[in-house]
Amino acid sequence: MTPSSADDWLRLDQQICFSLNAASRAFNSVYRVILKDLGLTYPQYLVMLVLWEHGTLPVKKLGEHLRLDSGTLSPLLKRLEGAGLVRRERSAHDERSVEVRPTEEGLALRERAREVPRRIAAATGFDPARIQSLRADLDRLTEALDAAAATAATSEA
Amino acid sequence: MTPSSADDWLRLDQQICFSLNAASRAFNSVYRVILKDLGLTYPQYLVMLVLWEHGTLPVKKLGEHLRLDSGTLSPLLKRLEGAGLVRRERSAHDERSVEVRPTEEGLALRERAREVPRRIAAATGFDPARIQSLRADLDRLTEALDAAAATAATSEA
DNA sequence: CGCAATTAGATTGCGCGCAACTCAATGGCC
DNA sequence: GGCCATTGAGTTGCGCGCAATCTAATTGCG
Repeated sequence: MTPSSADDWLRLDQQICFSLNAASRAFNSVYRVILKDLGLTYPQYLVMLVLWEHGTLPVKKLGEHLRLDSGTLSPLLKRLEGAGLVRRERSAHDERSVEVRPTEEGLALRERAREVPRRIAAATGFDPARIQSLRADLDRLTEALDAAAATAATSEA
Repeated sequence: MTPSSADDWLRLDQQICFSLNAASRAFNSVYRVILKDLGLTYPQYLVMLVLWEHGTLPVKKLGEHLRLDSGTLSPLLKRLEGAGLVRRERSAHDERSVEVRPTEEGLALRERAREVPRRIAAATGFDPARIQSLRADLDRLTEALDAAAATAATSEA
Protein backbone atom coordinates (compact mmCIF):
# COMPACT_ATOMS: atom_id res chain seq x y z
CA MET A 1 0.00 0.00 0.00
CA THR A 2 2.61 2.55 0.96
CA PRO A 3 4.44 3.98 -2.03
CA SER A 4 7.92 2.63 -1.47
CA SER A 5 10.19 2.98 -4.47
CA ALA A 6 11.98 6.20 -5.21
CA ASP A 7 10.45 6.20 -8.68
CA ASP A 8 6.94 6.15 -7.26
CA TRP A 9 7.81 9.18 -5.21
CA LEU A 10 9.31 10.87 -8.24
CA ARG A 11 6.04 10.59 -10.09
CA LEU A 12 3.79 11.53 -7.18
CA ASP A 13 6.03 14.50 -6.65
CA GLN A 14 5.75 15.58 -10.21
CA GLN A 15 2.01 15.50 -9.94
CA ILE A 16 1.47 17.73 -6.94
CA CYS A 17 4.00 20.42 -7.75
CA PHE A 18 3.09 20.26 -11.39
CA SER A 19 -0.66 20.48 -10.76
CA LEU A 20 -0.20 23.49 -8.57
CA ASN A 21 1.98 25.16 -11.13
CA ALA A 22 -0.47 24.41 -13.93
CA ALA A 23 -3.43 25.73 -11.94
CA SER A 24 -1.57 28.89 -11.09
CA ARG A 25 -0.71 29.54 -14.72
CA ALA A 26 -4.24 28.71 -15.88
CA PHE A 27 -5.58 31.27 -13.41
CA ASN A 28 -3.09 33.80 -14.61
CA SER A 29 -4.15 33.22 -18.17
CA VAL A 30 -7.83 33.79 -17.41
CA TYR A 31 -7.03 36.92 -15.41
CA ARG A 32 -4.90 38.26 -18.24
CA VAL A 33 -7.87 38.16 -20.59
CA ILE A 34 -10.31 39.70 -18.12
CA LEU A 35 -7.92 42.38 -16.86
CA LYS A 36 -6.85 43.52 -20.31
CA ASP A 37 -9.83 45.89 -20.43
CA LEU A 38 -8.62 47.52 -17.21
CA GLY A 39 -5.05 47.80 -18.47
CA LEU A 40 -3.76 45.83 -15.48
CA THR A 41 -1.59 42.76 -15.13
CA TYR A 42 -2.53 40.24 -12.48
CA PRO A 43 0.11 41.35 -9.94
CA GLN A 44 -0.88 44.97 -10.54
CA TYR A 45 -4.50 44.00 -9.90
CA LEU A 46 -3.49 42.45 -6.59
CA VAL A 47 -1.75 45.66 -5.59
CA MET A 48 -4.84 47.69 -6.45
CA LEU A 49 -7.04 45.27 -4.47
CA VAL A 50 -4.93 45.89 -1.38
CA LEU A 51 -4.97 49.65 -1.90
CA TRP A 52 -8.75 49.68 -2.44
CA GLU A 53 -9.22 47.80 0.81
CA HIS A 54 -6.63 49.55 2.99
CA GLY A 55 -6.06 52.93 1.35
CA THR A 56 -2.63 54.55 1.30
CA LEU A 57 0.15 52.22 2.44
CA PRO A 58 3.94 52.30 2.57
CA VAL A 59 5.72 49.96 0.16
CA LYS A 60 6.81 47.82 3.10
CA LYS A 61 3.24 47.13 4.27
CA LEU A 62 2.12 46.49 0.71
CA GLY A 63 4.87 43.90 0.44
CA GLU A 64 3.75 42.20 3.64
CA HIS A 65 0.20 41.88 2.37
CA LEU A 66 1.36 40.41 -0.94
CA ARG A 67 4.51 38.57 0.19
CA LEU A 68 6.58 40.60 -2.25
CA ASP A 69 9.79 42.55 -1.73
CA SER A 70 10.90 45.91 -3.08
CA GLY A 71 12.79 44.20 -5.88
CA THR A 72 9.45 43.23 -7.36
CA LEU A 73 7.31 46.11 -6.12
CA SER A 74 9.49 49.08 -7.02
CA PRO A 75 9.32 48.68 -10.80
CA LEU A 76 5.70 47.50 -10.64
CA LEU A 77 4.66 50.61 -8.68
CA LYS A 78 6.61 52.78 -11.05
CA ARG A 79 4.50 51.36 -13.88
CA LEU A 80 1.28 51.93 -11.94
CA GLU A 81 2.38 55.51 -11.33
CA GLY A 82 3.13 55.89 -15.02
CA ALA A 83 -0.42 54.70 -15.74
CA GLY A 84 -1.73 57.38 -13.38
CA LEU A 85 -3.29 54.94 -10.92
CA VAL A 86 -1.10 55.66 -7.86
CA ARG A 87 1.27 58.30 -6.57
CA ARG A 88 4.43 57.61 -4.56
CA GLU A 89 5.58 60.13 -1.98
CA ARG A 90 8.25 59.99 0.72
CA SER A 91 6.83 59.79 4.21
CA ALA A 92 7.23 63.02 6.18
CA HIS A 93 8.22 61.47 9.51
CA ASP A 94 10.42 58.73 8.04
CA GLU A 95 12.28 59.66 4.92
CA ARG A 96 13.13 56.01 4.22
CA SER A 97 9.49 55.07 3.72
CA VAL A 98 7.50 55.68 0.54
CA GLU A 99 3.71 56.00 0.77
CA VAL A 100 1.69 54.57 -2.10
CA ARG A 101 -1.57 56.45 -2.58
CA PRO A 102 -4.25 55.58 -5.14
CA THR A 103 -5.18 58.55 -7.34
CA GLU A 104 -8.75 59.53 -8.20
CA GLU A 105 -8.32 57.53 -11.37
CA GLY A 106 -7.04 54.58 -9.37
CA LEU A 107 -10.05 54.70 -7.06
CA ALA A 108 -12.43 55.07 -10.01
CA LEU A 109 -11.01 51.89 -11.52
CA ARG A 110 -12.52 49.95 -8.63
CA GLU A 111 -15.99 50.42 -10.10
CA ARG A 112 -14.90 48.86 -13.35
CA ALA A 113 -13.20 46.01 -11.46
CA ARG A 114 -16.36 45.04 -9.58
CA GLU A 115 -17.42 42.39 -12.04
CA VAL A 116 -14.00 40.75 -12.31
CA PRO A 117 -14.46 38.32 -9.37
CA ARG A 118 -17.81 37.11 -10.65
CA ARG A 119 -16.32 36.34 -14.04
CA ILE A 120 -13.41 34.52 -12.43
CA ALA A 121 -15.70 32.50 -10.19
CA ALA A 122 -17.77 31.57 -13.22
CA ALA A 123 -14.64 30.44 -15.05
CA THR A 124 -13.69 28.07 -12.23
CA GLY A 125 -17.10 26.43 -12.14
CA PHE A 126 -16.55 25.78 -8.43
CA ASP A 127 -19.14 26.70 -5.83
CA PRO A 128 -18.03 29.06 -3.03
CA ALA A 129 -17.80 26.36 -0.37
CA ARG A 130 -15.52 24.27 -2.55
CA ILE A 131 -13.36 27.30 -3.23
CA GLN A 132 -13.11 28.08 0.46
CA SER A 133 -12.10 24.51 1.24
CA LEU A 134 -9.45 24.53 -1.44
CA ARG A 135 -8.20 27.89 -0.25
CA ALA A 136 -7.84 26.59 3.28
CA ASP A 137 -5.80 23.62 2.09
CA LEU A 138 -3.55 25.85 0.03
CA ASP A 139 -2.99 28.21 2.94
CA ARG A 140 -2.01 25.30 5.18
CA LEU A 141 0.32 24.09 2.49
CA THR A 142 1.95 27.50 2.15
CA GLU A 143 2.32 27.76 5.90
CA ALA A 144 4.02 24.35 6.09
CA LEU A 145 6.33 25.15 3.20
CA ASP A 146 7.30 28.50 4.69
CA ALA A 147 8.02 26.85 8.03
CA ALA A 148 10.15 24.19 6.34
CA ALA A 149 12.07 26.84 4.43
CA ALA A 150 12.69 28.77 7.64
CA THR A 151 13.87 25.63 9.41
CA ALA A 152 16.20 24.77 6.56
CA ALA A 153 17.57 28.29 6.61
CA THR A 154 18.32 28.29 10.33
CA SER A 155 19.75 24.77 10.34
CA GLU A 156 21.96 25.84 7.47
CA ALA A 157 23.37 28.82 9.30
CA MET B 1 -25.76 33.18 3.73
CA THR B 2 -24.91 33.68 0.08
CA PRO B 3 -22.26 36.30 -0.45
CA SER B 4 -24.18 38.97 -2.29
CA SER B 5 -22.37 42.28 -2.46
CA ALA B 6 -19.72 42.94 -5.07
CA ASP B 7 -17.28 43.76 -2.30
CA ASP B 8 -17.75 40.35 -0.70
CA TRP B 9 -16.93 38.80 -4.02
CA LEU B 10 -13.91 41.02 -4.38
CA ARG B 11 -12.48 39.70 -1.15
CA LEU B 12 -13.39 36.06 -1.75
CA ASP B 13 -11.78 36.38 -5.12
CA GLN B 14 -8.63 37.78 -3.69
CA GLN B 15 -8.37 34.85 -1.36
CA ILE B 16 -8.55 31.99 -3.83
CA CYS B 17 -6.32 33.41 -6.54
CA PHE B 18 -4.00 34.83 -3.98
CA SER B 19 -3.75 31.59 -1.99
CA LEU B 20 -2.95 29.65 -5.11
CA ASN B 21 -0.32 32.14 -6.11
CA ALA B 22 1.25 32.11 -2.66
CA ALA B 23 1.34 28.32 -2.51
CA SER B 24 2.93 28.14 -5.93
CA ARG B 25 5.62 30.59 -4.96
CA ALA B 26 6.22 28.87 -1.62
CA PHE B 27 6.72 25.59 -3.45
CA ASN B 28 9.07 27.25 -5.86
CA SER B 29 11.08 28.64 -3.00
CA VAL B 30 11.50 25.23 -1.34
CA TYR B 31 12.42 23.63 -4.65
CA ARG B 32 14.99 26.32 -5.30
CA VAL B 33 16.84 25.44 -2.10
CA ILE B 34 16.70 21.70 -2.68
CA LEU B 35 17.58 21.85 -6.37
CA LYS B 36 20.51 24.17 -5.91
CA ASP B 37 22.77 21.17 -5.27
CA LEU B 38 21.77 19.72 -8.64
CA GLY B 39 22.33 23.00 -10.44
CA LEU B 40 18.74 23.00 -11.71
CA THR B 41 15.93 25.52 -11.57
CA TYR B 42 12.44 24.20 -10.93
CA PRO B 43 11.28 24.37 -14.57
CA GLN B 44 14.52 22.71 -15.66
CA TYR B 45 13.86 19.96 -13.09
CA LEU B 46 10.40 19.41 -14.61
CA VAL B 47 11.96 19.03 -18.05
CA MET B 48 14.44 16.48 -16.74
CA LEU B 49 11.61 14.57 -15.00
CA VAL B 50 9.82 14.22 -18.31
CA LEU B 51 12.98 13.16 -20.11
CA TRP B 52 13.83 10.62 -17.40
CA GLU B 53 10.39 9.12 -17.75
CA HIS B 54 9.95 9.21 -21.53
CA GLY B 55 13.46 9.38 -22.94
CA THR B 56 14.29 11.42 -26.05
CA LEU B 57 11.43 13.68 -27.13
CA PRO B 58 10.91 16.44 -29.69
CA VAL B 59 10.47 19.93 -28.27
CA LYS B 60 6.83 19.88 -29.28
CA LYS B 61 6.01 16.76 -27.20
CA LEU B 62 7.98 18.14 -24.28
CA GLY B 63 5.85 21.26 -24.46
CA GLU B 64 2.66 19.25 -24.46
CA HIS B 65 3.69 17.38 -21.31
CA LEU B 66 4.59 20.63 -19.54
CA ARG B 67 2.08 23.01 -21.14
CA LEU B 68 4.90 25.22 -22.33
CA ASP B 69 5.61 26.65 -25.77
CA SER B 70 8.86 27.05 -27.66
CA GLY B 71 9.17 30.64 -26.48
CA THR B 72 9.82 29.29 -23.01
CA LEU B 73 11.45 25.98 -23.87
CA SER B 74 13.98 27.10 -26.48
CA PRO B 75 16.15 29.22 -24.19
CA LEU B 76 15.63 26.80 -21.28
CA LEU B 77 16.82 23.84 -23.35
CA LYS B 78 19.75 25.87 -24.59
CA ARG B 79 20.80 26.36 -20.98
CA LEU B 80 20.37 22.66 -20.23
CA GLU B 81 22.51 21.90 -23.26
CA GLY B 82 25.10 24.39 -22.04
CA ALA B 83 25.13 22.54 -18.71
CA GLY B 84 25.81 19.30 -20.59
CA LEU B 85 22.57 17.60 -19.50
CA VAL B 86 20.86 17.31 -22.89
CA ARG B 87 21.68 17.45 -26.57
CA ARG B 88 19.45 18.93 -29.28
CA GLU B 89 19.54 17.48 -32.76
CA ARG B 90 17.37 18.03 -35.80
CA SER B 91 15.15 15.08 -36.59
CA ALA B 92 16.26 13.17 -39.68
CA HIS B 93 12.85 12.56 -41.20
CA ASP B 94 11.41 15.99 -40.31
CA GLU B 95 13.88 18.81 -40.40
CA ARG B 96 11.48 21.11 -38.56
CA SER B 97 11.55 18.98 -35.43
CA VAL B 98 14.31 19.07 -32.79
CA GLU B 99 14.90 15.97 -30.68
CA VAL B 100 15.94 16.57 -27.07
CA ARG B 101 18.09 13.72 -25.79
CA PRO B 102 19.43 13.45 -22.23
CA THR B 103 23.20 12.93 -22.14
CA GLU B 104 24.97 10.39 -19.94
CA GLU B 105 25.46 13.18 -17.45
CA GLY B 106 21.78 14.06 -17.66
CA LEU B 107 20.77 10.45 -16.99
CA ALA B 108 23.27 10.19 -14.14
CA LEU B 109 21.67 13.22 -12.49
CA ARG B 110 18.55 11.15 -11.92
CA GLU B 111 20.31 9.21 -9.19
CA ARG B 112 21.09 12.39 -7.32
CA ALA B 113 17.52 13.59 -7.81
CA ARG B 114 16.00 10.52 -6.19
CA GLU B 115 15.73 12.02 -2.75
CA VAL B 116 14.22 15.32 -3.91
CA PRO B 117 10.56 14.19 -3.78
CA ARG B 118 10.92 12.81 -0.29
CA ARG B 119 12.34 16.08 0.95
CA ILE B 120 9.54 18.01 -0.74
CA ALA B 121 6.88 15.74 0.71
CA ALA B 122 8.41 16.21 4.13
CA ALA B 123 8.34 19.98 3.70
CA THR B 124 4.60 19.97 2.95
CA GLY B 125 3.75 17.95 6.04
CA PHE B 126 0.79 16.49 4.11
CA ASP B 127 0.15 12.76 3.93
CA PRO B 128 -0.02 11.21 0.44
CA ALA B 129 -3.80 10.84 0.42
CA ARG B 130 -4.27 14.50 1.21
CA ILE B 131 -1.82 15.46 -1.50
CA GLN B 132 -3.66 13.31 -4.03
CA SER B 133 -6.98 14.88 -3.09
CA LEU B 134 -5.58 18.36 -3.41
CA ARG B 135 -3.98 17.48 -6.71
CA ALA B 136 -7.29 16.20 -8.05
CA ASP B 137 -9.03 19.45 -7.09
CA LEU B 138 -6.31 21.50 -8.72
CA ASP B 139 -6.49 19.48 -11.92
CA ARG B 140 -10.26 19.97 -12.09
CA LEU B 141 -9.73 23.67 -11.52
CA THR B 142 -7.15 23.88 -14.30
CA GLU B 143 -9.44 21.98 -16.63
CA ALA B 144 -12.33 24.34 -15.93
CA LEU B 145 -10.16 27.42 -16.36
CA ASP B 146 -8.74 26.14 -19.63
CA ALA B 147 -12.22 25.40 -20.91
CA ALA B 148 -13.40 28.87 -19.93
CA ALA B 149 -10.42 30.45 -21.67
CA ALA B 150 -11.11 28.43 -24.80
CA THR B 151 -14.79 29.43 -24.74
CA ALA B 152 -13.89 33.07 -24.32
CA ALA B 153 -11.43 32.82 -27.19
CA THR B 154 -13.93 31.29 -29.60
CA SER B 155 -16.76 33.62 -28.62
CA GLU B 156 -14.38 36.49 -29.15
CA ALA B 157 -13.50 35.46 -32.68
C1' DC C 1 4.01 20.05 -60.44
C1' DG C 2 3.27 24.55 -58.00
C1' DC C 3 1.63 27.31 -54.63
C1' DA C 4 -0.90 28.38 -50.35
C1' DA C 5 -1.70 26.91 -45.70
C1' DT C 6 0.10 24.66 -41.84
C1' DT C 7 3.58 23.30 -38.55
C1' DA C 8 8.02 23.31 -35.52
C1' DG C 9 11.39 26.15 -33.53
C1' DA C 10 13.65 30.24 -32.61
C1' DT C 11 13.75 35.12 -31.47
C1' DT C 12 12.20 39.50 -29.39
C1' DG C 13 9.98 42.17 -25.97
C1' DC C 14 7.93 42.78 -21.58
C1' DG C 15 6.52 41.88 -16.85
C1' DC C 16 7.10 39.47 -12.89
C1' DG C 17 9.87 37.02 -8.77
C1' DC C 18 13.79 36.76 -6.37
C1' DA C 19 18.73 37.05 -4.92
C1' DA C 20 22.40 40.22 -4.25
C1' DC C 21 23.85 44.67 -3.83
C1' DT C 22 23.84 49.92 -3.03
C1' DC C 23 22.34 54.03 -0.67
C1' DA C 24 20.21 56.97 2.53
C1' DA C 25 17.74 57.46 6.86
C1' DT C 26 16.96 55.91 11.39
C1' DG C 27 17.70 53.88 15.95
C1' DG C 28 20.41 52.11 19.60
C1' DC C 29 24.28 51.97 22.45
C1' DC C 30 28.37 53.68 24.53
C1' DG D 1 27.14 63.58 20.69
C1' DG D 2 29.28 59.96 17.72
C1' DC D 3 29.41 55.55 15.74
C1' DC D 4 27.59 51.41 13.97
C1' DA D 5 23.91 48.11 13.06
C1' DT D 6 19.44 48.05 11.14
C1' DT D 7 15.79 49.33 8.10
C1' DG D 8 13.23 50.79 3.70
C1' DA D 9 13.66 51.52 -1.27
C1' DG D 10 15.81 51.15 -5.33
C1' DT D 11 18.84 48.85 -8.88
C1' DT D 12 20.90 44.99 -11.38
C1' DG D 13 21.01 40.48 -13.17
C1' DC D 14 18.89 36.26 -14.41
C1' DG D 15 15.32 32.89 -15.45
C1' DC D 16 10.89 31.96 -16.52
C1' DG D 17 6.01 32.59 -19.07
C1' DC D 18 3.76 34.25 -22.75
C1' DA D 19 2.34 37.07 -26.82
C1' DA D 20 3.88 38.33 -31.30
C1' DT D 21 6.73 37.75 -35.07
C1' DC D 22 9.96 35.34 -38.13
C1' DT D 23 11.98 31.49 -40.81
C1' DA D 24 12.24 27.13 -42.75
C1' DA D 25 10.24 22.69 -43.64
C1' DT D 26 6.25 20.07 -44.71
C1' DT D 27 1.56 19.15 -46.17
C1' DG D 28 -2.40 19.63 -48.97
C1' DC D 29 -4.92 20.72 -52.82
C1' DG D 30 -6.01 22.18 -57.43
